[in-house]
Amino acid sequence: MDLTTETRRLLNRFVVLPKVEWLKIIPYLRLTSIKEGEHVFREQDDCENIYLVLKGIFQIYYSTENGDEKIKRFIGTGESLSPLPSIIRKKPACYSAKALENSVVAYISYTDLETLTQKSHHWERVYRKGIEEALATREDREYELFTFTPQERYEKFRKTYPQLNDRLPQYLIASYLGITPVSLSRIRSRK
Amino acid sequence: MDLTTETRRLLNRFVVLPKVEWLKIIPYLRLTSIKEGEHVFREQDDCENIYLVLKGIFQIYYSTENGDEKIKRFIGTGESLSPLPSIIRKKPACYSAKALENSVVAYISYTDLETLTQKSHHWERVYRKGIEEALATREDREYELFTFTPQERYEKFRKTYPQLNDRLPQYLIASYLGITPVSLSRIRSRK
DNA sequence: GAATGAAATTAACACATGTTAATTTCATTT
DNA sequence: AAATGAAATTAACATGTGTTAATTTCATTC
Repeated sequence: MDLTTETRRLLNRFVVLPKVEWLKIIPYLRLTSIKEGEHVFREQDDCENIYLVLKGIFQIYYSTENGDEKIKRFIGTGESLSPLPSIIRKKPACYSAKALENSVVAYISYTDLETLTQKSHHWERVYRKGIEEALATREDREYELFTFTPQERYEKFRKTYPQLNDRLPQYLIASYLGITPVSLSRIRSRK
Repeated sequence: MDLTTETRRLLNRFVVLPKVEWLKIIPYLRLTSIKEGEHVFREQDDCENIYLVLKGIFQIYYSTENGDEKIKRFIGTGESLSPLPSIIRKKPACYSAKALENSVVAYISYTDLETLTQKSHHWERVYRKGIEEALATREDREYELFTFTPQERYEKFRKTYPQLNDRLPQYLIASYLGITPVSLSRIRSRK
C-alpha cells in the first residue's frame, strides 16, 4: 500500500473523509523516513510540524541539566507526534523526539494545518478528534504517574508494551518509569 | 454583567465569534450555580457535559479504595471542567469534581456540542482551540509530576496558586502534590 | 471560658529510592 | 580465543516517604 493511502487509512479512525475532502490535504502533506537514532525534532527547536507515525517507534524525552534523558513517552504507528503545546504557545520545543527504529512519518506544518482547517470544516473536525484522542492518552499517563508506584508502573509497562520491554535497554525503560536504572534492576530482582 | 455575556467573553479567548455564530449555542447553553462542597459530577457517573467555570474553584479528584481522595487538579475561572476522556470513550467518569467555594458554571452536553460543531465550523473551531489549550495544561502537569520532587512541586504550587495555598487545608494540597499530609508537614518544617 | 473535634505536627519505625562505586554479564570487536 | 566496553547487577549508605500513633494547635461550639 502506498504511504498516502496508509496516511488516509490511519486518519479514517477519527473521521471518514469523502475523497474530495481528502484531496485538500495533498498539497500540504509531506512524507519522510527517519532512520533509527535520528531526531524528528529536538528540544529548543522551533519545530512546527505535526507528524503522524506510519511505521516505527519513537521516544519523546526531556534532557536534564546533567545530560541524561528523561523519557516522556513512546509513540508508535498510528499515533501523532509533535511538540503541540510549544507550537500553540509559539515557543521552542521543550522535549525531543528520536526514532527507535527505522520509521516513516507523514507530516504537515501547523501553519498549513491552520489554513486547511480554516478552509475545510471536515479537516477541522479530523484534527479536533485527533487532539481529543491525544488528550485522553495524556490523562491516562498522568493518572499512572500520579497513582501507581514505580513497581506497579513497571508491571503496566510490561503488559502495554511487551515488544518494547524486550527490545529496549533497561535504562530507557527506567527513565520512562521515572526511576533510576538501579531501581528498576532491584524491582526486577524483587519478584 | 450577565452570565451569558460572561460566557461569551471567556470563550472569545479562543476564537472571536460574530454575533450570528454566537447565537447558535444559545439553545444548548445552560447555566447553573454550584454551592461549596457540592459535586458537578462523581466517579462512575455517566456525566456527558462540558462545563466552563464562570466563577469559583473546583477540585478534580480520584477516590482510592481506602476511601480517601487523590486530587488531580484544581480548576478556576475561565477553565473547562469535564470528564472528557471518559465521554469520548463512552465510559463512566473516572474522577469526581467538587466545588471548593460557591461557584457558577455554564455547560453544554457533549451530544449537543457534537450537533453544534457539526452545524457550525466556527464552533468546531472554538472547541478545537479549547482542547488544544487543555492539552497544553495536561502536558505541564505531566512534566511537573514526572520531573520534580515533592518539595519542588510544593514550591511551584505556592507560586502558582497563592490564594489556594492560604485557603485550602494542608491535606488537600498534599493530595494534589501526590504525597501524604505528614510528608507535606515535614517539607514545610524543613525550610 | 470550657469543651469539642478536626487538622497539623511530631515521633518512631519500616521500607523504597537515589547515589556512588565495585562487580558481573554479555555482545561485539580485534 | 582474548579484549573491549556498555549495560546490568549488586552492595553500602544516606535520605525521603509511608504508616501508625501520640501530641499539639486552633477554630468552633456549647
